[in-house]
Amino acid sequence: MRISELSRRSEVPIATIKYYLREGLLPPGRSTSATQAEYDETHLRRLRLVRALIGVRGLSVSATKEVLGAIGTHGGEQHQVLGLAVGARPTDDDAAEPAPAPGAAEVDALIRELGWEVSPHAPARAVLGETLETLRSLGEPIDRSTLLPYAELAERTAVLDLDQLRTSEDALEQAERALLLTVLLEPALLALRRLAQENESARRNG
Amino acid sequence: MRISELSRRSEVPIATIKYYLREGLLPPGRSTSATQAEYDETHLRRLRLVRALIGVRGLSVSATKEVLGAIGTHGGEQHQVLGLAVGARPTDDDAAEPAPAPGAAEVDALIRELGWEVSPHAPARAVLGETLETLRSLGEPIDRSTLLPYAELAERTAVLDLDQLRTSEDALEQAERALLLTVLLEPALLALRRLAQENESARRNG
DNA sequence: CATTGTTGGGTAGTGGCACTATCTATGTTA
DNA sequence: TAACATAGATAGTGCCACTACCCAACAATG
Repeated sequence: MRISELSRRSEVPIATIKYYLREGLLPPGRSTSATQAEYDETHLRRLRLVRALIGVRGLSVSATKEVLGAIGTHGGEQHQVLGLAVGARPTDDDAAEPAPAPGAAEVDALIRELGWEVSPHAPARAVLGETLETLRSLGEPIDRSTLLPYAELAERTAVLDLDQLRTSEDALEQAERALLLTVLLEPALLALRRLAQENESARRNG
Repeated sequence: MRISELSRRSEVPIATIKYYLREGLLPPGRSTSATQAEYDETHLRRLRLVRALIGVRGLSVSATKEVLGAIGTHGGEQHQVLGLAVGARPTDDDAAEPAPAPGAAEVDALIRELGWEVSPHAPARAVLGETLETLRSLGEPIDRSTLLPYAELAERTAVLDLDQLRTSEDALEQAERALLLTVLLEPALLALRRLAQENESARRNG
């Protein structure tokens, strides 16, 4: 298909598609001439994925590019890929801070206590540490004994997540599935927590 | 204290504090003259809270204002307050869409099945519905039986959350605590899930 | 083959957001 | 009295995610 059909089927303006092409979020089509290129279903699929990551999850364009790039290169290695999106928040801090990382010690201790086997460079470690540090500075410290039951629930969530992945064959498709389930499910899980909070609050207070 | 001390203690530039004052994120100080105002510890506390919501959680200024406004007016009613932040994503869609809401039926069914008692207007409903709808349109549908165990884990997370709140007295402080635990803990919970995924993945595949 | 329309590729413009800088009249402090 | 700080207002900045426009190829149609 040509770009106009891609635009129509994805409901993304042509100008925006061109922008994504420039930014490398979408692989270029197969050129058939100087002013013509051919796109296929994988482009459509990828475009919809991009839109979902940006629109539903709220990732920035550059964060989306990073995540998608990781899919392309690391294809099969699920857990290497998935980590990238978690640390990416719309309001991104400066890159390159090999600083001692606040709260890292507490995070290390927690992970050791849980017996988890995770990379020392996982961005999620920094996110966790930063959050704990912030809560502490606000006078609402969350200690390890408080966090532990949360971590156990996270563990069981992860089991559910991994169970969902057991059915794919193609490596690229597998990676895309993983992305959908981890990144795109995040707002849904937070929404569920919120609804559960409201319910629990109503149950306790009437 | 005056604004310069507030700035120094919070490490927020004076110009930014003035900006927050204009935007209503921070209540004005007590004016002592035409060009002088007095701020106290509550201002400092609030300012740090604002910075945490914007910086750590990535809320937009307007979303932060809404959440804080809700604290002010609804003070005690926790679960009414907490919902506001969940629906707020940095990339905000148009307001005012009384549209039939995609995937609402599925969400309703799920909530009924769980026996949860939540407001029909809870923003989290829409977020959940939208996410499910998006996943469906991407060819990766999450049906109710898949979502149910996630919801049960969310329920247990909510129990932990509410347990944390049992120790405050002051209504305003209580609301602030609630905000911290729900909104600011979100990145931490997602990070825990991510770490747990990596661990589980390593455990299964070696 | 001429006309009409589309495309790739490039460049420049737009609107929103979160600040940031500057100015002025008025204060306070040393 | 001189040096400095402040509230309040306005204007400017840098970034981001588009969006609009232009042009020289082409393609499709009659």
